[in-house]
Amino acid sequence: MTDTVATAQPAPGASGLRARKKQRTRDALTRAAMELFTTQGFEHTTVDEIADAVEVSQRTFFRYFSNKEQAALALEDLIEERFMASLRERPATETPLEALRQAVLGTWDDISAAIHEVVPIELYMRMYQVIESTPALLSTRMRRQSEMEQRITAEIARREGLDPVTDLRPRVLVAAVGGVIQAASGHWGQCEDDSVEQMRRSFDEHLTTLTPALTGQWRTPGA
Amino acid sequence: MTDTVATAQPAPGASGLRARKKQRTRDALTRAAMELFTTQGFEHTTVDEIADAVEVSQRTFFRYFSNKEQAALALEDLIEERFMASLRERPATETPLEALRQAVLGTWDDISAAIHEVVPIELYMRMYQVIESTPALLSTRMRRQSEMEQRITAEIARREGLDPVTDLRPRVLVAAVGGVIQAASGHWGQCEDDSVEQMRRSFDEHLTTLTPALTGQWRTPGA
DNA sequence: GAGATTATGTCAGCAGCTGACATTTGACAA
DNA sequence: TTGTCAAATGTCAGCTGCTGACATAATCTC
Repeated sequence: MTDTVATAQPAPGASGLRARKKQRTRDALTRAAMELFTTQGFEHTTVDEIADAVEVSQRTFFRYFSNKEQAALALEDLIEERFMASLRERPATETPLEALRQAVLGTWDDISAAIHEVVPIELYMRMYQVIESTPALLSTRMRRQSEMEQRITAEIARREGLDPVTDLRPRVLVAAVGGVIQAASGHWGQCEDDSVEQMRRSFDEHLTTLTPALTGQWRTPGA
Repeated sequence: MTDTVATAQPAPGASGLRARKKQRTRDALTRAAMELFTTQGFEHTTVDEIADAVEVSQRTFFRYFSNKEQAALALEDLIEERFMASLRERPATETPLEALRQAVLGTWDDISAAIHEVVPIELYMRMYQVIESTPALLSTRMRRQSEMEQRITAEIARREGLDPVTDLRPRVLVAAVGGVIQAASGHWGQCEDDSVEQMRRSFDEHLTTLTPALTGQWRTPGA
């Protein structure tokens, strides 16, 4: 409802000068916002400050982001889209758990590269902590994560040929893996000097702990 | 951060005239807010409208609720407190799952009575749907629910003598039961004419489905 | 009934956000 | 190149949520 971006997303590596310029100001706004949020805090940063930093009117800011929160969570969108794309491409022969695992591990480089095109990873990490300590941001992120989990659940159910309403296994699996991701990234966000590689390892470790509990044949033999 | 109530909670069945009056305006504000939210929608209701309905200044509204959302979620507080109290009183002999089950079933009458002292149950039900369809409210409720789950997890870990950080079983159990509660109340919120009893039955049914997966001896034999 | 607390009202003001309209800037064809 | 169109931006006026400061009125205590 208040989430939609005011302006249609320009294709990332867009063609025209116009589109490129648009992408540039969008990135500049995201960067400026994140820099200000991480240094002054989310609530103590005004939209005017962000707009001024990019030399753009406040009104323009709101044409790119429907509200202040969206600027703080802009990179989450990016991550979600890449992850979903990656998941959809996993071969049907993989078990659901393995598909999720590979989707996470496989996209991570891609994702961190995409992040780095906008802001340094270190800034993203600091922003992560700001999100966790700002109730408004935490709330919104939780809701969006839950929406994300629904999408993933639907995708898993689809590839396994299950009814996502009747069969709770996809939902449980996704919730569990989601929990692992959160635990891993939470841990990652805290250790200051840790690299991206650390995060990947942490995820894989935590996940293998859960594996036995989540493994099993789902598809009916006939299918 | 923005969640704390501006004014200290008056004791529910408080003594003085002053305290009683305070409780009355608080309830009146909650009721007016819920009535307006359910008829006009959350976003299309201004705080001024709510204040006017109770014949109170806007400033006074903000002395009772730190923001508009809190007025919409006021009853959740009430429910949470009663539930936690109920859980803490469960005998140590019960299994964690049974303790949670009994805490839910046992408090329900108490809770619905407490709700009914403020608003008719039917209004609460309609409000439930408004919350689910209003992103801002849904977000905040999710965060608060997660905080609530942490409290419950800590309590379960305490009574079982487990370390809530090391041992994930309490967390998993609470997450699962939380999921059941949400599913049951979601279902309840949709069926228009259903009574409270329906809800209780729905919860118990869904829970027994999960029981086998969640049962087991947690405490070490020596303890 | 006097004095101390506490709730309420009033007012001024900031920040988030929006609609409306004018202006500029890039896209594209003649 | 130039003219035309569409899209991006700026400006401005205005609403709503929310807060601090201070004055007033209602309760409580003795």
